[in-house]
Amino acid sequence: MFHSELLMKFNPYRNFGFLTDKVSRLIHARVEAVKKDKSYSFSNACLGILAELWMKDGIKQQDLANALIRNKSSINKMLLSLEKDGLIYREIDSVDKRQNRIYLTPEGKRFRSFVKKKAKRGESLATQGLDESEVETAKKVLKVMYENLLNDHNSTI
Amino acid sequence: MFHSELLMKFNPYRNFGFLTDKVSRLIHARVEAVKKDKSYSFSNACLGILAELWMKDGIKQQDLANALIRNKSSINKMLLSLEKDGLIYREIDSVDKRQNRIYLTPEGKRFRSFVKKKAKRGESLATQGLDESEVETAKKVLKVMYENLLNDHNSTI
DNA sequence: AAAATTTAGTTCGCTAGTAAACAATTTGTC
DNA sequence: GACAAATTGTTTACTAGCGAACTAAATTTT
Repeated sequence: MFHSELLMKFNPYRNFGFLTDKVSRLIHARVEAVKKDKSYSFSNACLGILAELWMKDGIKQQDLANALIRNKSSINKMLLSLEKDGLIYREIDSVDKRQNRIYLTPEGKRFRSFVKKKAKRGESLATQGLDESEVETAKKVLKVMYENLLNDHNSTI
Repeated sequence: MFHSELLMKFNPYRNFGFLTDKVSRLIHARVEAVKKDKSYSFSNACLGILAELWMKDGIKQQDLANALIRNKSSINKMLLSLEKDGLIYREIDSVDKRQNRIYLTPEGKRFRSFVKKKAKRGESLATQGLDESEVETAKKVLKVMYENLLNDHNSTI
C-alpha cells in the first residue's frame, strides 16, 4: 500500500459498484428475455416485489419500499401492474386501516417455481469456470455487504 | 439435493439476481448522497460512463453503449448531462466522421480520485466482518460472472 | 462509380420510476 | 377526549432511460 494508490489507473473489476451494477444489469437483460415466454406485462423491477412476497406473504407497501430501496410511490405503481397481471392482490388491514397487506394469488405462487428454474439455469451459465466454494463465498460476501449497507442506509436517513 | 428443491421456500440470499440488485442499489444510494457534496446534476448512471472513460479515454458512443448494456440514445442523453457538468467533451473522429470520440476534461479526470476515495471508504464499510480473502474471491466471482453473462448476452442478440 | 447495405449518432414519443404534496388513519400528549 | 404529530398509501408533475424512426457517413456489392 503506497500513498499514490489513488493516482493509479482506475480498475473497475476491483470495484463493487461497477461489478454489481453490470452483473445486475445483465441478469435483468436475461430475465427480460425469459419473461417474453410468458404474457406478463409487468416490468422487470416488479420481480423484486414478487421475490419479497415469495419470502413472506402479507407484508405492507412500506415494507416493500424499504426492502427494495424504492420510493413508496414506485411500489404503488408496480403493484398496480402486478395486480393487472393477476399475480397479487391488496387487502386493507382490519386493525390498522392505513395499511394494505399484499398477498400472492395462486398464479403468483406458481410463478415462483418458474422463475426459480430459470434462475438456476442462469446461475450455472454465469458461474461457468468457478468452483462451487468460490460461488458460495461470493454469495456470503454479497449477503453481508447487503446487510452492512442497508444498516448504514437506514441509520443515515 | 432432492427432487422437490424447486418447491422449497424461496431464499433470495442465495440468488445472484436478488443480491447484486440490492447491493447495486444501495451503493447507488450512497453515491447519490456523496454526489450532493458536489454540485453536479448528472444522474447516477452517468458514473458508469465516467468509469469507462477512466479506464480508456477517447472511445466512441457505441462502445459505451455496449459496455454499459445501454441503449445508444440513453448514452447520448447521459453524455449531454456530463457535458453540461463540464466533465467530458466529444470530438468527431477525423478518419471516420460518423464517430464521436469521448474525452474527459481535466475536471473529469480530477473527479476520478474523489470517487475512488469515496468508493474505498464505502467498500470498507460494506465489507465489515469479512476476510480480505473472501472479498477478493467475491470480486473474482463477479468478474467471471460479468464476462460469462456479457458473452452470452452478445451472442444471443 | 452508382446503388445497396451497414454503422454511428440524433431525435422523438413513450413508459417506468421518483419526488413532493396530499388525504386518511392512528398514536401520543396535554 | 381533543388536538398535534407521525405513519401509510395515493395523486400529480416531472425526469431518466428506452425503442423506433431518421440522418449522415462509410463500406460493400454489382
